[in-house]
Amino acid sequence: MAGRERRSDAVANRDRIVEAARAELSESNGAVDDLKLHKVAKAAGVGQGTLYRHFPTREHLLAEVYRHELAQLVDAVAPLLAEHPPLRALSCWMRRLVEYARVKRGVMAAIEASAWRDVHSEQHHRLDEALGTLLDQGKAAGQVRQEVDATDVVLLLGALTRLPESEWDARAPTIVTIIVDGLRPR
Amino acid sequence: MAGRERRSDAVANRDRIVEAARAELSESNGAVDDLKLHKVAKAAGVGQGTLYRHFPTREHLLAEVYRHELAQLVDAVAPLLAEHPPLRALSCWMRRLVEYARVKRGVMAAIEASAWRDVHSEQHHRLDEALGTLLDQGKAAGQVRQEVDATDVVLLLGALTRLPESEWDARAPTIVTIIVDGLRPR
DNA sequence: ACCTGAACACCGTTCAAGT
DNA sequence: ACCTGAACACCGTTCAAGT
Repeated sequence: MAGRERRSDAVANRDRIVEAARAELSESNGAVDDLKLHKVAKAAGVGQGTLYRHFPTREHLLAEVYRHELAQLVDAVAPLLAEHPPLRALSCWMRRLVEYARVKRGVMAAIEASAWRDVHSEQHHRLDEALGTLLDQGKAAGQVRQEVDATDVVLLLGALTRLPESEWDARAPTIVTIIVDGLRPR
Repeated sequence: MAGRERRSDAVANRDRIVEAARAELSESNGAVDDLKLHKVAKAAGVGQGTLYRHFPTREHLLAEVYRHELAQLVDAVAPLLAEHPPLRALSCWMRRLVEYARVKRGVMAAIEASAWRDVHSEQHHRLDEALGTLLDQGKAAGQVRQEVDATDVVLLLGALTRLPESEWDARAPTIVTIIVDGLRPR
């Protein structure tokens, strides 16, 4: 898909689909399950087959919708790691994540999808890699137990996905703290 | 619904529905989302309206299916607490949970539902209460940080729900350890 | 009081026809 | 090469008719 030239109408349609999905998501304030592909296609002014052609699964669409958000989060890792000890960097990163997801809840669902789904978007690889480095350096510094990997952390962060809007401020920080402290070796 | 007398056919139907659901779940080896209410009604030999009458939502049905399992788990708390310090008791209990859910995966989904859903089954209350006591005693003993409650723990345990069969043995123990250690104050 | 099952609603997915 | 949108499949939910 690198050198492939797309027809301009295809590109435009793709963009409109993503934009429509974004709009739809912000209306339902980020509740990923409320995103109806039917409605997205209609809102984008394209046939449903077109949506399906560009995004074979709902996850693929979501991955695209949150590509920028995920990229920003991933890019934040390296600087944090340069300035702080590994576990502290992880802790800061997660706090940033919580702040971010507070207004864009859907980004949590996108992150959770990183765990297994066959979504092999570049961002997911990069997230896995970034978290992996964070953890590896933590292990090397003796701040993180040996058995954990990025998938474990992503799975635990999934708890935030089940958090309703109204409970976010009260619980999200606690949950993150538990995860970070739990990573320490004993 | 306490003193209410039910017609015997209604009772029998209810039982058959639960049994059918159980059978269906063990075929799909506990994947809760694969449970099709349509199929359950058919397998139970009742109309769909009947299923709906007895169990207004899918969660209500699941709560009933796993009532005994949940009860056993809840009942295990008090003895553990009598024999061990609180956090150790919690750790043992979770290990038991992992062992249990290894063969009955659906029980994890039932537990996760305890967090918010409007399922006010007695078992959910009891679980919340049991975990609450565990945590309270842990706090009193200075082994558990003050801010956490049963809901936080249930949410974190939800990570196990997203764990595919094949990854269970490798990851479930790690995840539980992270949660338990993360509960400690620093 | 309880049951049945056709009917409805909703949504994801496909595909023949079109440009 | 890409798009359209009717059609299909699937499932949860309801409700008029029945016992």
